[in-house]
Amino acid sequence: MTRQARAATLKDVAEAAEVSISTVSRVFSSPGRISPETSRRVREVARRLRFTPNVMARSLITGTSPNIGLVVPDISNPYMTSLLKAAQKVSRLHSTGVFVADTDDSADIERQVCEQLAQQSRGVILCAPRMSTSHIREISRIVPIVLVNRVVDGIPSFSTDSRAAMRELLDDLVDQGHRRIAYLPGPAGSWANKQRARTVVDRARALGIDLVRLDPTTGMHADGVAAAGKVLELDVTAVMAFDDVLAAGLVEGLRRLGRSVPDDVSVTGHDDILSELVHPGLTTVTGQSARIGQLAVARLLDASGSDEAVGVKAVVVRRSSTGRPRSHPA
Amino acid sequence: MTRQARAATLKDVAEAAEVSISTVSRVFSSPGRISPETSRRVREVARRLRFTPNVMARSLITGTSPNIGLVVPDISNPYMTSLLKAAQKVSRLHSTGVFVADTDDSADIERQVCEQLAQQSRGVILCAPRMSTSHIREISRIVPIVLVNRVVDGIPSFSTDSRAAMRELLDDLVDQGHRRIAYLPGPAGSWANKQRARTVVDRARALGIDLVRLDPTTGMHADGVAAAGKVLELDVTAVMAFDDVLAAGLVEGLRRLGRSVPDDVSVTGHDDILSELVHPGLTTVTGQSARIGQLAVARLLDASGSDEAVGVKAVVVRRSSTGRPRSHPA
DNA sequence: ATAATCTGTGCAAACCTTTGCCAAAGGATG
DNA sequence: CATCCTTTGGCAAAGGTTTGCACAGATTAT
Repeated sequence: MTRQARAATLKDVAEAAEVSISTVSRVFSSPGRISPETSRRVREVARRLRFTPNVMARSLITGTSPNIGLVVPDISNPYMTSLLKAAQKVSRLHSTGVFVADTDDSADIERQVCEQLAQQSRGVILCAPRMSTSHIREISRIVPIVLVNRVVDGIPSFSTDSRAAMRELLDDLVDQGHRRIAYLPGPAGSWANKQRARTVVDRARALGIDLVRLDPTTGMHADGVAAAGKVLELDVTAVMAFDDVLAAGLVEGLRRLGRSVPDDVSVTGHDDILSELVHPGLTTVTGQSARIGQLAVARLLDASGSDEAVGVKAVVVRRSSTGRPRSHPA
Repeated sequence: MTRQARAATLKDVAEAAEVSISTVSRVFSSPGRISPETSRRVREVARRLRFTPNVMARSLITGTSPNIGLVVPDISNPYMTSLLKAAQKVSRLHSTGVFVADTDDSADIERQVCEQLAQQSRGVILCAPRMSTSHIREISRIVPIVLVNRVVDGIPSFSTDSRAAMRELLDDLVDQGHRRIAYLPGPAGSWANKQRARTVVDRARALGIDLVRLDPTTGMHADGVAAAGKVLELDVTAVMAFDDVLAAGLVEGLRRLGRSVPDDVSVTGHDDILSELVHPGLTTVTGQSARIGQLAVARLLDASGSDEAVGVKAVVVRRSSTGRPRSHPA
């Protein structure tokens, strides 16, 4: 690792262009203020010297920084990957760097990481499904935050609003003849999990069908696999899973027990993120993670936005993991 | 987004503790220099005032920054996700932030992003399989870099060394009776792809069996699906894919054509990263991405490391996507 | 006793930028 | 010709930290 050459500073440019430091600074930061002629000359010199303004010095004096943070419980979840990718793309267009912090779902780490990021970021996109509301408020005092898939009063947020889509999914299943359906929950304390469970339970009650709630899981693929036995035991013909990861696990678990999807059991997911990898293709609901990533960055970069909670409508994607139950052939 | 309160500075602490600014600074940065008594008092005050040193100011004067960058062509590839997760974990232990930049495999963006990151990072972990060597050298003049899965003379790097493992995989296939095997390549210009192709071709020649090389792909799942037709046409009994993503695609493509794995065709992957999601479980080779992530961060954080290229040995993972060909029943 | 050495602390410069304020020059207006 | 305004550019302070140097007091050696 060779020592990098010292970068050119405003001073170097000023000397070479025979103007004062402030003039050079203004050429870049307040365009109208300097005559076209001077401006041209300065830019020319700056280019020749490969001058780029020192981010640290600028941040120090302006009190802001050209970065944002993304704090997530588990970056290996494809939903987050997709969100990150989109967030990063928008940020790049604004010459804004993106810090990523994976907290392994630990509240301590979340706090620690947010503090660390606070100084170097304009704000952080916080995805913390299980964190307590008070903890979130506390963090929002340290650094501006935008929440993802979580609604807290007075803090801007973007969430997938899949309520309508999940009702539609449930209606579909009922139309196909399913009368006894299970919900396979995600992580116990997760805000989104509560939302989804409630939506499904309410709809089932309205439709007058049986909906059984399986035991809470940690949201891992293995939990889905493990849930297969219980599913068969409960004698349901369809399972709506918290997300695609669990759904994929369940499909695998059922297969291991010699059952097939959708012939023996129909399975639905959430997020539409594993669609291409599993077989049969999952009937699911779009998670809109990319869109949410975009919006969150835009909100963070534009301080004038409101603090409201915006929901991004999910839509149903019908694939081949759902079908008529054996008891109701077409 | 409410305005954040002004953070306490060295000056605030110094006044409250009735010592000079430099004393406070030294309490934190050069421990031995200050008497235990003063040190204790200062720390006490600092804690009470919730003082945290201003990163920008510190970086400005020391000329280093507490961050590193990770530049990858596509963060949605699980190999990278896993590397990122590991890198991030190690970094956190060193209170080091991690910038992530997804370049969509564009050389322009790579360059741009590295320049942007240069000022705010101690160095960057660069994963750029297709970038030209000269371009890489150029970037290494702007900012210290560590390469991943790519070897360039004079630049430190960490790569999965799967040559022995891939030979073992091929030997396995031959032992099982396969005599005509295909290699499904990854992205055309990729350094790792060349390595793997060469390793397999050489070994096949040594063993005296047929090895046919399929057309280059872009490395997407869809390419794997699309390759299925060609595979059947070529009449091979086994396919070694560049990575798990392609392998999974191929399995899916074969299924769509009514063939089963491994009964009709055996398939192997690389990276061991999709193992749990696809069926049948992929016989593959560990990509060691987490290990490489760790090592790369450690190398970047410890300037005393050497510039050598280190290979991390991969190991074979036997699952159920390989087996005896129809023509050679057990 | 004095000189030499250590220890603990403070002063002030430096890092590089942004920006409020001021001055000079030139033009327009009366 | 005096006054005022506009345009352009410079000066210097500020932002929070690190660190070389100096200095005072205490401790040890001579």
